[in-house]
Order: sequence, then structure tokens, then C-alpha cells
Amino acid sequence: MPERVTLRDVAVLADVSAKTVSRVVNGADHVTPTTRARVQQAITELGFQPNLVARSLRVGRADVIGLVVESLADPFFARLTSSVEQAAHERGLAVMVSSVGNQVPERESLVVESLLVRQVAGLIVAPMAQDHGYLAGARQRTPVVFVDRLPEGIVSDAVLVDDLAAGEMATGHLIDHGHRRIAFLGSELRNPTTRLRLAGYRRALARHGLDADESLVAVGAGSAGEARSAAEQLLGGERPPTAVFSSNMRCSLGLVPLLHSSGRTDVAVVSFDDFPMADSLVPAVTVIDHDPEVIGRAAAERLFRRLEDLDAAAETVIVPFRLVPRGSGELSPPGGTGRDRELGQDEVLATDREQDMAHHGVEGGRRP
Amino acid sequence: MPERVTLRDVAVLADVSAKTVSRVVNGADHVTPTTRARVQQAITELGFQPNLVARSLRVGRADVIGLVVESLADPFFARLTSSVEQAAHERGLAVMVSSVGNQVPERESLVVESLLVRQVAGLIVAPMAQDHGYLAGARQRTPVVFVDRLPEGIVSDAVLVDDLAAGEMATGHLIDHGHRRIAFLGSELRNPTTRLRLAGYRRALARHGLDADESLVAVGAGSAGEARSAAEQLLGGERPPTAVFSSNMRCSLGLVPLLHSSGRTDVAVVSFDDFPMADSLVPAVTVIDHDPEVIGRAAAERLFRRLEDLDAAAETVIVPFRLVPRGSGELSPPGGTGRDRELGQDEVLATDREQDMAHHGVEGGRRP
DNA sequence: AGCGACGTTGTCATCGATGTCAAGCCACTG
DNA sequence: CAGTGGCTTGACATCGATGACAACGTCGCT
Repeated sequence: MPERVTLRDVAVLADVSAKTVSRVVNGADHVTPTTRARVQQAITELGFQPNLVARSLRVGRADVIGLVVESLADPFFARLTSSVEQAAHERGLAVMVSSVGNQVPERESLVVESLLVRQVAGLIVAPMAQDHGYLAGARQRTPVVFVDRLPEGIVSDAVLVDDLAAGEMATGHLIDHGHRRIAFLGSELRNPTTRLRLAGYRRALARHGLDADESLVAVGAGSAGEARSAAEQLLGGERPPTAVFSSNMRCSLGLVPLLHSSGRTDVAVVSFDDFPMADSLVPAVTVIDHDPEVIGRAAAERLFRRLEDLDAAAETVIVPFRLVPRGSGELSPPGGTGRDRELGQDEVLATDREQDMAHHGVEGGRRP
Repeated sequence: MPERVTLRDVAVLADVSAKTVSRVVNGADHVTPTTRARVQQAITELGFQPNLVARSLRVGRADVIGLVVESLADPFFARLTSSVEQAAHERGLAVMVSSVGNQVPERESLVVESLLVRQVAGLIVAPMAQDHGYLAGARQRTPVVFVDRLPEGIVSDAVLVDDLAAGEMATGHLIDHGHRRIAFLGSELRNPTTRLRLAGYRRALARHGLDADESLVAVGAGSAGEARSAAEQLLGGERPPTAVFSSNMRCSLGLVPLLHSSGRTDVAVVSFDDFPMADSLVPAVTVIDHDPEVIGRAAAERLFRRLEDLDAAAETVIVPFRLVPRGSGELSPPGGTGRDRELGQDEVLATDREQDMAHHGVEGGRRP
């Protein structure tokens, strides 16, 4: 059972003080090359590894960032986590992940606290809770960057997709292909993301002079299974939709298999969130693609900058999205309406404004 | 800027010693209900939260476990991570994740060390490196449970799927459906998992008296893109296979879209690893399913037990797998061979031995 | 009454590193 | 040659909690 090697052991062997070893380990100035070499020698000889927990205690924060997501098993969050982890690793930071679980948004504050007591240097949170006032105190010490959704009851850095514009584009795409009865499939309305996408859906309908049939709006599906049932009900209705805007991946993972297994591949679909194999189905699924990798990296970079300047104003970063036409979103309604037409490639891109934001990558919008 | 509240602050307010507060916080015995109440009162009044970093320093280990995987973006590892995180959370442990990246197995030891210096209580590692001797010293202090693959050059706890048996079953399934020219698609051979699955493939061929055509074995595909090219080459060969055993998800994510986009849905496929949408394709993809959730939880449970008994003998846990027939694996070869037949449901299950292990969930196999 | 046993509480040192501050040393200057 | 300043180095306290051990009080027993 080899004893732990501490800084002091190295100091004794190199015949210097612990402080000097500390200087060498941290690459600090003011150490003679001779001394440095002797210490290095002792370090390798003993195989010394600094105890980062001790360092964290002394400096008051761990070189770790916390990441809070809904579920790690969800491919969107998995890819987000992956990119955050990579960005952190490049800065020598470790990542602690915690998932909240999609049924219990209240757990969010507990999960966050379990990270705070471990003295994480900063947090990246994909919010689920209704209110984030509970973070007000902690943020003085521990910066937080929100991703995917805006926090409520608090002003903070955030990295977002323009859900409203994306929802509008998805719905507009279906309208442009001649659809008049378009269903909206979404999860809980208390989720701001869902609300924004739904608002985009309604705005597209309004802009095209279509009236919204509330019976075509199915929200509240918390799992793929529930989404499947909800979709089943929509399609079995009296005047079923000819197209569906599925507003997140879970919904799509319920809807699409349903359409395939019931042979209803005539129903047009646009899915918010790309998902694996979406391009291998027949028809391949048209999606709004927003790169979780881009979001994750942007959030990490924002957090790193924030760690260096705790007092800067809160900033919102908008990351780009695009519509990827693959077939399912370009199906015409049965019978057609004569208004259907081929779209030019450019029309599937975000509007000028969004593209502009997208390519600049950053929007310095300060919220009051 | 609110000062941090420490145990000492609570002690002063409650007019007791720091030690007593510590006792209350940790639910230790020997504290009068009265005192306890007074301390509790002070704790809530001040909103005290213990500093787990300080505790970790004192007790010599953090209440954190480290998880090392190849890539968090890979759905298999994402689900594994998710289940490990859940199990850890139930025990009040946090999880630090690190990914190695699939191109640089050498990075594994670096990643592991970055966790060790943070004093993680234990590690769960999906090994990529060739040799794990580098862990020999650390394991004295920090237990390690390997998942998915056996470590090399070291004896340790491990949670595995019986890759050999699974490879044999997948290949046997295709043979049973009349195929005689079956290709093997896999990643690097230095990966023991690939080697075992390939061995299973060969054993199935041998058992059925088929000779192995080495031109049908394509290994080395490290990404879906490479797998796609490899598959393209296999199918474009002189005597192309009528069936493919794709030995992991990355390969399947290259192969399956290729088959679909080139209209070659007549080629039979069995995929090792289930993947999203596999059941919505036409034909749906027959897979060997081994639950990453089960593996993750088993590994976590093993690690927890190990944390309580550092000296117990190394144990290998074998988790169950099953073949899920969905269509792609049951296609007959063009022209058929007359030997094709319908399979009874029971035949798609693992052999008695594996099922037995599976349901017991644990195999106490000690390795010398 | 005196004694030991036990339950409660406190004192002090400690985990391993780093910030503060000062001492030591050398060189260079006037 | 004393004085000044810069560079190296070290002594010591400290981060916030907990382990070891001791002191104290209370109780029950002989």
C-alpha cells in the first residue's frame, strides 16, 4: 500500500520548501533553473501528483464545471454534454454531470445544489424549473450559463436557438407545400421552449391567413410513448391533419415510428431536432437542425469568459439553425391545393435576420 | 457579496463547538435532541451548506466517481452514462465524466489521471487502451470497474456482455436464414470487443461447416463514414455478400444508410447494438440488444460494493443480451437455398447458459 | 458517599496545498 | 563601502471540515 506522495515529500527530497515545490508545479516565476530542475527530478522520482482537492479548498473553488441537463440518454443532451466536456477538457477543467429527469423539474434546484456544495467553478444548466430565483444568491460566487431555454425570474447568460423563428419556419415550410391542416405536437406547455415553438407555429399560420384549429394542437406529451398516443388521436380525428410539426425529438420518436408502422407515410412531417437515422427513413425526415455541439461549445466558451470577469453584463448568444429538407416535409397534401410548388434551396434557410445572427454567432443583447 | 457560511459560523450562532455542528450535519450519534434542534435552527437560519471539498480533503477521498468512456455522443455510452449517473445520485455521489475520443486510445491514461488527482472515490472505465498496467498503483486506493471490455495487463472487476456468444448468435441467425456469404463489418481489431465478436462470427461459420472468406471481413472502420466506405467496397466486390453482420453501432450507422440510399434493402443485416429508429426503417433492423442501462447500473453497483470492501476478489459480471428480429436479419438470400425456414421465437434468445447468467445477472467468475 | 461507566461536548491537530510576508542573497550604484 | 533593489526562497497561517482524544456531567451501583 504505497503512501500518497505529497508536496512535502517532494520538498524534503529536493531539499527545498514546500512552497518552492508548489511554485514549480504551478510553473510560477522566480525559481532558479537549477532549483526547478532539482524539484522536477524529485517529482518524477517520487511520481508526485498534486492533490487537486487540497488546492481547491485553498483557492476556494474546484477546477470543475457542473452541467445540468434533463436526461443524458437524450441524444440532444448527450451531444451537448460531449461538446461541453471537450471544451472543458481543453481548459484543464473536469465536468460533473447531473440529470434532472424529465418528470420532476423540482429536482433541478436539488441537483444544482449538489454541484454547488462541491464548489464547482461554474455551471451550465439546461433549465427545466419554472423559476430560477433559487440561484440568485449562488450566482454571486458561481456563474451560470443557461442553454436551450431562458431562465425565469433571474437575468443571466444564456445560449439559445431562436425557437420562435424556427417554429415559424417549420410551419411555414409545410404551408408552402400546400398544407392547410397542420398539427402541432409538443411536450408540456410549462416548458418555455415548447411555448416559443408553438408561438412560431401560430405566427406562421396567422401570417398566411390560416386560422388555427385548436384541436390540431396536442401538447403535454412528456415521453415518446405519450407523443405516440397523442399523434394517434390527432390522426384518428374527424378532420385529421395532412401535416405535423413535431416540436422536439421525443415527440418525433413517438410520431415517426407510429406513421411508419401504420403505413401513414403520406402525412408530411417536420421535426424540430435532428435524430439518428432521420435521413434513412422513407421518406427521410425533414428537420430543423440546431447543432447541440455548437450550443455546448458556445456555452462553455461563455462560461470561461465569465469566470474571468464575474461582473460583465449578462449576454445572450443565439446559435444558428437551419431547415434540412429530406422528403417528409415536402410531401403534398392528398389532392393538393394547386398552391404547392417547388421551393428554391435558399428558401429553406433562415431569414436574413436569423442568418445574420447565426453567422455572427453572438448577439450581445443585454436584458434589463 | 454574501460571505460563505461555514460550520464555524453555525457553531457560533448555536453556541456550540464546530465539532458538534459537524455531528449534526452528518447525523452522528451522541447529540442531545435539544442541541441538535438548536444547531438545525442555526443551520437553516444561516442557510449553511457544508463545503464538500473541505470534507473530501479531510477524509481523503471525494464523494465523486469518475466515468471514462470513448465518446459521450455515442448513444451507447450516453445511455451508459445516464444509468451510472442515476445510480450514483441515489447514493449521494456525483459523477465526473471524461471522454477519451475514439482516435487516441493513449489518451485514456491521461484522462484517468485527471480524475485520480481529483480524488475520485472510484472509477468506471470503458477501456480503449491496450494495456492497463498504468492503473496498477492507483487501484490500491481507487477501485476501478471496467465495462464493455476486459482490461489487459491487470485483474479487476468488470461488467461485460458475452461478445463471443453474441457474435456467434448474430452470425448463426443469418446462416439459419440461408445465407452463405456473410460479411463482417467492424472497427479496429485492437479493440478486444471487435476481436471477440469476430471470433464469434468465425465460430458460427465453422460450426455450420462454412469456410470463412477473408475478403468478407472488413475491419478498421473507426467512424460511420469509414464504415460506409468499407461496406461500399464489400458490396461492390466480385462475389458480394448476401448478408452483413455489423458488429457495432458506428458501423451500423454507416452501413444502414448506405443500403437505404442505394436501394440495397435486399441485403440482410444484423446489427450489434440497437440504435434509435432501427425499428422504423423498412425493413426494420434486426439487432443484438444489450442494454447499456443494465451495464451501467451493474457497474455502479459493483463499484459501490467494492468501495465498502476494497480487498474482495475481482469479479466479472455478465449482463444479458438478446437478438431482436425485426426483418432485416430475416431476409433470405436472393434465389434462396432451400435451407431457409421460419425461426421459432425461442431460437432468438440466448442459449440456456447465457440466459441463465443473464437472469441471475451476476457471474462470480474469479480470474486468476 | 464514592466510584466507574456512559453519553455529550469541546479542544486541538490535521488533510495538502497556496497566499502573505519577510528574510537572504547578490549585484549594482553613488 | 554602505545602500538600494531585485530575485529566490522559506516560515507560517489558512482554506473548512473531521478524527483522536479528553473533559465534563449525569447516572446507577455498591
